[in-house]
Amino acid sequence: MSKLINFEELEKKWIKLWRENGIFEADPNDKSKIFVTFPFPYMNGPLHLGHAFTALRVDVYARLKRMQGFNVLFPWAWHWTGATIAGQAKRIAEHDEHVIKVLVEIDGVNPREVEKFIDPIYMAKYYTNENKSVVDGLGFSVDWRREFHTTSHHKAFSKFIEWQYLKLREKGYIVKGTHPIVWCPRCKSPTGDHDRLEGVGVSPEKYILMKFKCGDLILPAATFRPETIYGVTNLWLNPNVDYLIVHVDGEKWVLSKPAAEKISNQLKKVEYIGELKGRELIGKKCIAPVVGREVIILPAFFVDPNNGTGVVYSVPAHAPYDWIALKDLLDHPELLSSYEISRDEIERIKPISLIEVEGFGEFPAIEIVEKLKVRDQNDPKVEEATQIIYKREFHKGVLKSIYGKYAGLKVFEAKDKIIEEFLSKGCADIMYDLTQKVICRCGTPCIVKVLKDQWFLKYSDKEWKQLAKSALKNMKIYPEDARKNFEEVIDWLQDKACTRATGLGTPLPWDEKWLVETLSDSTIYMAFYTISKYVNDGRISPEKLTPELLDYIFLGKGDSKSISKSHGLPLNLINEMRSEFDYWYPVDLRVSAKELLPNHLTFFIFHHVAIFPPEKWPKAIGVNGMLMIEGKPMSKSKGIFITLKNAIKMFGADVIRGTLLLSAEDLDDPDWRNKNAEDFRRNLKSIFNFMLELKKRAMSEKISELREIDRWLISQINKKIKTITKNAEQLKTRTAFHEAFYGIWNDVKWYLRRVEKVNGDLIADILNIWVKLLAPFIPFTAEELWEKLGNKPFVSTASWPNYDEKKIDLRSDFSEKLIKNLLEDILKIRKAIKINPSRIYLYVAPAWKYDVYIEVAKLVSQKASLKEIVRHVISKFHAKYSRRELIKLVQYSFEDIVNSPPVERKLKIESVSRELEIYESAKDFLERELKIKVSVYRADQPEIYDPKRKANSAMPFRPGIYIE
RNA sequence: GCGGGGGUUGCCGAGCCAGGUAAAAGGCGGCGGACUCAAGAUCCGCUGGCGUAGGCCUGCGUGGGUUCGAAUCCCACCCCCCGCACCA
Repeated sequence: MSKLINFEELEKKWIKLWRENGIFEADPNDKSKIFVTFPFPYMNGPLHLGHAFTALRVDVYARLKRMQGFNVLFPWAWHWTGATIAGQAKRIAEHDEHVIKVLVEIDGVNPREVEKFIDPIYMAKYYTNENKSVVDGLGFSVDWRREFHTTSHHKAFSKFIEWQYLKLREKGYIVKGTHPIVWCPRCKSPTGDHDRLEGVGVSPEKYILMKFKCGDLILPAATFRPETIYGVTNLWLNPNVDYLIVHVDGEKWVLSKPAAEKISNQLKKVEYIGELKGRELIGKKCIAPVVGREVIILPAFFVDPNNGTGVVYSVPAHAPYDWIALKDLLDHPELLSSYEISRDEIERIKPISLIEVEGFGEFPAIEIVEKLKVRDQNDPKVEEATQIIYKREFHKGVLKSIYGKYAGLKVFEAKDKIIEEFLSKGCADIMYDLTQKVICRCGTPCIVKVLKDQWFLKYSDKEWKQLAKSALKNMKIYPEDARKNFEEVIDWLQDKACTRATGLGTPLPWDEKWLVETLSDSTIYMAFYTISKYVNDGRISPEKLTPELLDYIFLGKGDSKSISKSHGLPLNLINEMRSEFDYWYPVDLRVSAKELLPNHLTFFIFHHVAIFPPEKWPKAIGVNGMLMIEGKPMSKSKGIFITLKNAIKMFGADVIRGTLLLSAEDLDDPDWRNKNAEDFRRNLKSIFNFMLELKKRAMSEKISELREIDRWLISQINKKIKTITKNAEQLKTRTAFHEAFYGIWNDVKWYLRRVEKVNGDLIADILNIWVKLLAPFIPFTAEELWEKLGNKPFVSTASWPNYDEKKIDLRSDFSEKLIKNLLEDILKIRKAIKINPSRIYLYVAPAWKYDVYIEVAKLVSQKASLKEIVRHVISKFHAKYSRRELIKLVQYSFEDIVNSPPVERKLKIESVSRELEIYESAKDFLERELKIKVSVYRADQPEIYDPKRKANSAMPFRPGIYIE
């Protein structure tokens, strides 16, 4: 038996044939177009199963639309922009063992190649090459003539990005700004989460510095809660810490040494004047800002020079640290006396209540300290107490009358206003700091740096947001649930830095020391696909892609004749490019994983609405889950990672495609399990052989008439075409493929059980339809079957089956359902009675029971209650039939009708006269299945064989059954 | 903290928006049977519990509620996952 199929060979064969015939190369023509895109993958590593999952959904859609007769363009490109590739190259140059190990062991790069990766461009090219063959290997229906990569290493693409940025600037969407970031002083670059050894998730926090005056010195106390200044009772300094006196903005500030260093990175000029020990100021008095009170400076050891300014003010009513530190002083009189502070002075300090908060009394800090039994200021529980109070007061706290115009407001409502007021009065300042340690990958502790004159995309712009929203409104989002996410992100988005100092990319056209960053040069590049073909075939050279020409191509602005003249380009070329763009644009579908939703996909919308007119705005976005492997999130460092190259080697393309497609849809995370892939491989082989066997039968078994069961199969296949098409069009790829693969298979299997001889012509048709329905999902297997079924040239370009609503035959569906129910009942009984039956007798309900049934159905449709129906039926029929029988029948009928969907209710009423005939026609089948004789009677027929009086139990659509 | 998504029978995963067709699709696994010298593949049946007649009981995170009827609607609670920006 030739049961072996070799997927590897078969896949190679079809890739070659598809390419040779250029069936995925798409140029403008007079057909309707569909333009689909997948976000270009980043070339710092091999493509993996996660890429495959998302791209597969694009490919399925592309293949479906192509078969539906659309002119479909699915192009591909490669992302090189950013610091990651360069960073990786640098680490290889530094012989970073971990990086090299991952490259060799996980990514499968030959160690001799790795050495060459010290050149980032070499690395990017290497992966681009590798990955291209993988994209082909999976059968993605890509038009490669439009391929490109990003950055200044692709002159034409750079020209496009320059144009994009000039447009954005013209529209006023690019602004200069200042922003605090986590910074590595050694690498002299921002340190993002992925670049950290320690402190992942930590971001700059804004401290407010409240300026206390002490003679000519300013003591800037750092706080997150400047609104509590009204409750200040004293100032804290750490007596053991060295402080610096520095010139800042014309004032003399006292700061801890680290604080002075930090502030110097935050756009403040810091000049050294002198030094002093904390103890030197202890016991002195200073004037608190805002309230103008004189307060004493006291010693506290919780004050950390590395945190904030090393100066802290005290609000014992609302800050556990402050309250416990005061208590510590009272508990240690020796400390007080060493600073010559009288105990009296401390005892005179009374907490001032400022904020009313549910669940606490006057002084929340005191209460929580007592409740948690905090020992002293070194007890870790102080931190916990602080967190509890801070959160509670921030969200639920209400300001008391001491706040004047702010009184009655919630803390979170008033906070920003209060800060604004303090800053404008000059009694406060700002400093950024990290509340937890952050260590750069290079081992250096990070600080906060305020970068000035950075370029920002003004995502905060109200009008821009409005445009983005109106684009969203007209867009299809698959699944619809994800729309909420987009709305939320658009609202929430703030200005975003759009340039970088390091890495690969396109220089900003008007400020070339900056590179356009990676989430900006990936937003409207799909437009470039429409003309990259002309660059690749040499019909236009990159330097000719001036802003003027691009304005004409993409926006229709300017005059082609004069551009032709000034650029030395043929007029028809310019017009062809313009009309090619005009033909393909807008993007009809873009798909990505949900991780890109709050950034890339949203920016994709923003940039389109900024630059293009509404008719060129994207039509649809698909979002999917993130791939898991064996139930765990992918992670290269943990070795939870499968490259596509390996996966193809292990399973072949169609097995990967099928397994991925069946694993999830919508926002659910697909979970790749090798075992599932193996199971699917078995099924794929089975279905392949099944169809070929069936083809053989179809050729030898001919039947001239169309039997009921044949009509049933036609009905089923039409239903399947309908659901598969509908689901695939909405990117419900799992459901669609499941129906195409298992759904049809089960129908056909049932059909084969039901008949002794197949209707050959019908089966031949069904097989062709079935292969077409499988083609978008598992194209290689489908092509091979298509050929073996005697078709040519390609199923990939064959026309998608149309369903015929008229062929969806509810009547035969219903008959078949009755037969299935009957078989099920017989098997249930057989199981329960545990005997070996010799013969089966069936009794279809007598005519009068149908009369009652119809009567009940009528009353149900009038929304009568069961009670009413019983009463009505008894009054109508009791003369002829017993009350008990009637009640039983009404109860059965009522339940049966209520539990049927509306279409079926109608069918049932129409089928009352057919029931006997249906079972008669299935008699042979039942006998074959059960391997015993079956007799069918009508219960009211005279002289029937019915020893156990089972005919009495016959109900409409539920025959009496007697098993002997 | 803010925002989003979830918890379903051995596993994966439908159903939930529009309550009744539902012991709850489908796949996987397990068990039994057919085929075979045998194994594999394939096909059929079973796969919550009980039951010598198509039935009964229990059941969809937990606890309440609405309803003739709830996995589906309402309320409260518990738990899990994802994103939150200078990474791509």
